[in-house]
Amino acid sequence: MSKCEQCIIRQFNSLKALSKEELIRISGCKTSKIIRKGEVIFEEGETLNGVYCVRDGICKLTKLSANGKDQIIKLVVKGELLGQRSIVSDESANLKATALNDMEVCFIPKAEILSDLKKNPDFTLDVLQHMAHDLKEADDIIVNMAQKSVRHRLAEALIHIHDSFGTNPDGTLSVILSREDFASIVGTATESAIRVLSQFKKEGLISTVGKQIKIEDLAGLRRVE
Amino acid sequence: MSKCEQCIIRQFNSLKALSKEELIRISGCKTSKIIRKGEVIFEEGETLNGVYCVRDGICKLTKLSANGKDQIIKLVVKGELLGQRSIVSDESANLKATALNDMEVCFIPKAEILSDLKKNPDFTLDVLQHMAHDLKEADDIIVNMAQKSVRHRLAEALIHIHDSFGTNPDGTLSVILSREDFASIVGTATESAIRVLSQFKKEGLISTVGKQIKIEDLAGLRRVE
DNA sequence: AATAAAATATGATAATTGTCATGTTTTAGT
DNA sequence: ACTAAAACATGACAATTATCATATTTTATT
Repeated sequence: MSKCEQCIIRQFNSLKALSKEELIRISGCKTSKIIRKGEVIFEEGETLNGVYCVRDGICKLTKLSANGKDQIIKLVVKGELLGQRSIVSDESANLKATALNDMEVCFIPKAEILSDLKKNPDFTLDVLQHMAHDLKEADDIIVNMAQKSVRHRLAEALIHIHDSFGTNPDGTLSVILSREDFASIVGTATESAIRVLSQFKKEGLISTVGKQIKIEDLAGLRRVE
Repeated sequence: MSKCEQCIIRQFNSLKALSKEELIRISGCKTSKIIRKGEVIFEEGETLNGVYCVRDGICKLTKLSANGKDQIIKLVVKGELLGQRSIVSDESANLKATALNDMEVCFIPKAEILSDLKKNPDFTLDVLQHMAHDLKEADDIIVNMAQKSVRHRLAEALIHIHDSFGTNPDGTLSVILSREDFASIVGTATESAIRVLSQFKKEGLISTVGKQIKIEDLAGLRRVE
């Protein structure tokens, strides 16, 4: 099993604020897991006994709404931590985490994280800063949901995925989502998401090969309202 | 000027985690302000030089959307802190704060808060827990915006105001908002909010006298979909 | 390779919500 | 108390989005 103190992934999250001693201690009690595409890492309402450090792969965080549909709140990629909010608040998970492709994650027990939160202010402050960033993003999403059209939101979702998660060598988006997932990000019916993507295709803003999506006219997408 | 170490308001926010010495230090450099109804405490994009502790009154946190409408993200009442997110992230304010009635706030300079964040892990952890709570609420709002009807959201907004901010002796909601503000919470056109409130009135779910709103049938409101 | 199941696609139609117009009521300022 | 401005209210209509039905294509499984 790989060692935390030698793992470069931690540079991307709050674990970078831990001392070498703290990392070695965590290294001793963490466990690695392979999670297959489609598998659930944790359910909404589940009590989490630790946090997950995403070493590879992508997952979606969703919340079940009253009408039975899942709403995607956030996509989490390599480098980020999963489940800090629940650990910090000492509450059950507010969101469900599902792998979008094969993932490799490290599970760090709750007690270890809590002990560092109490003893290492640098670590706590770093977690706080990440949480502040997430909160800002969430506030922005609220405004978008409330005030922008489905077409506008879907355009922005494509741009966000492009900018944040990048593209393959052939220019296609590296994150592959079903039409249902797109609908769930945008907060609309699957048929509506499909329709808008078809429109974007007709208008030359994107091209698709199966689930692969390539942005053909980024400036045009940005102009969508 | 009143002293922080004797102020009971701090029991409701993260300042309760500070030591007596820290409170005395903060007390020495804080300033009190009276803010009149309608006045802006800070603008979106403004650089904040500290946080505000709300001693009395209520304000709204809004964000301007692309279409020029303000979206209310959160109502902040007596006891809560304003502006921590910006201070923690060292970014300009993401939201605008506007007084909904006359307010009394204490301004605590950024340097004081930052110094405590670096030195007092209890304080940092408490701020972190509040932020985690805000994040959970924001995630819930995203789902509501995406999946529920205007009618449903407005019913829930009324219930939320009722449960969180309470009622006057005569049963009317103690937070008084314009129809425009209701529209801005729910994320809809002012006319739509007015229409739905009128419907609620016809259905006997609420009664109104001017801007005063009284919930007549809480169970019925909860059943709204 | 054949088949079943799931995902994608599109049309028709209904429901929801936004916009514009216009009138009434309330509030604020002299 | 008077007047102007703002807030509230409602109708008519348009635009957006959801729902249902039904193909078609893709994917998974045997």
